[in-house]
Amino acid sequence: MSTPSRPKSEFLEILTSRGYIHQTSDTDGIDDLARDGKLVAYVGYDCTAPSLHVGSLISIMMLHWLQQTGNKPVVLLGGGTTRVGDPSGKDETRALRTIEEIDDNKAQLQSVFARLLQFGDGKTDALMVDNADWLAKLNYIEFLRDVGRHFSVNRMMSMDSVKLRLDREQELSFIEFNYMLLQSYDFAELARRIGCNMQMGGSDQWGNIVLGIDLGRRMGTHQLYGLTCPLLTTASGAKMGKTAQGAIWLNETQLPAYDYWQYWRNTEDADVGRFLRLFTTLPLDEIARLEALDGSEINEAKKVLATEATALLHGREQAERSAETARLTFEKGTLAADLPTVEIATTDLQAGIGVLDAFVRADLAKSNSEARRQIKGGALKVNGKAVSDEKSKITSDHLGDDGVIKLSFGKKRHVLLRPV
RNA sequence: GGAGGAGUGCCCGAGUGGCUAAAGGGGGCGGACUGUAAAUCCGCUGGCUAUGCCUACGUUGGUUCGAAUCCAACCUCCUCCA
Repeated sequence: MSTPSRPKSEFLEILTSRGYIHQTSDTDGIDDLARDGKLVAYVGYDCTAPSLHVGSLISIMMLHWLQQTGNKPVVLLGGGTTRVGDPSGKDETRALRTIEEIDDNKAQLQSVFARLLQFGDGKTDALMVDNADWLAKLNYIEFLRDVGRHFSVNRMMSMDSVKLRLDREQELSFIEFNYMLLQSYDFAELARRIGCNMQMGGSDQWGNIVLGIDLGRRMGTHQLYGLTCPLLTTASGAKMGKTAQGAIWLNETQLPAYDYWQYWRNTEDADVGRFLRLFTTLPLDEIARLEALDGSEINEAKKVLATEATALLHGREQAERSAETARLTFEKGTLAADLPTVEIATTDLQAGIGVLDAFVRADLAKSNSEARRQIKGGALKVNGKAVSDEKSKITSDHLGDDGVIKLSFGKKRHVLLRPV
């Protein structure tokens, strides 16, 4: 891998200066293609869940910049490879998913790309493909003769994804061992089908990408390239995108825009600049200014980060609304009508609902026992007042002027109860 | 196919007959302090119609007043041998 002092192409210039690049197979080669708008690059996404999460966002952003700089992005959905399961970066075999489940996930995944990429038939329009289209109908014997013969088991054994499992004496099934062949084949196949010439992905994909480049050469495609981005962790070392409530999903049905905004709002100080560069499209000098803010002023930068990142994914309007809800809730301490709302029957409310039950219904506690524990810890509040008696009831007397009751779990999670 | 070893809560890991809803650590959550941050300190971390009851130590049976702990069979993984 070589590093030119300054990339000639806008694409590499942006990716480099904003911190997207971990490793490339041939920086100069990529730079040349990018400068001429000749890159056709793909990123593959597994269909293991009904939504992608922030971990995938960085690679989607790379596709976004690729298109913005006059090249062609390709989104590969792993309708085929997900049936096999990628062992990269995992300790254990994941349960195999059913084909129905995979197809279902695939259908739901697609929506998020339209936000950040322009699809169509034009030269730089994005394409979406599904590797089930060619993998599902492969013939085993043919595949072994055409593709399998190009792979050295010796080399495969030395790949991190395999070696780590073996070293730790963890099971690695044959089906997973084959994953890298399929991913390599995808790359070669995309090269032949649509002239694809680069694969991008997280740094854990490096091994698979390099094998694909090699396979392409052996199968006689044009020269292929690879580019990986760092796997993100927060400054304190946690994996990105995991919170108590679960993963930070990109689909709004899985995670409302308000919660998405909150995720970015709670970024650690030390991450603000890095995240602004990676997850917003703000100009770098503006980011430098925000990043330089000191002490509590950095909260301003976090709000910008939250709003910009949310706007990219859910639209400007949703982002502004989330920002306003947060402002009312946290800065004014007033009731924001836009907080998550749970409806309850008026008759229930008149009869009185146990506090425990209410918090469970609002999805702020998983069980009555948990609610009980949290009351002891002083975490549960009704209309801002801490609950002290677990036997107390919530009735229509608690309704405020807005006709709702605010339940809070800790300082950050609030839900409105609205009688219907 | 043969011989040994292992399987504990979200994860790691102690526990070899009652004091065990199971030490300790990690992670997570809450509280305090702050700035809706980090670090630090404190508390919590199976469920329920709750001075009790139910579920839980790979699975199924058994021994016993009583089992994560003992026995049997089975399943899975690891190591060595063939």
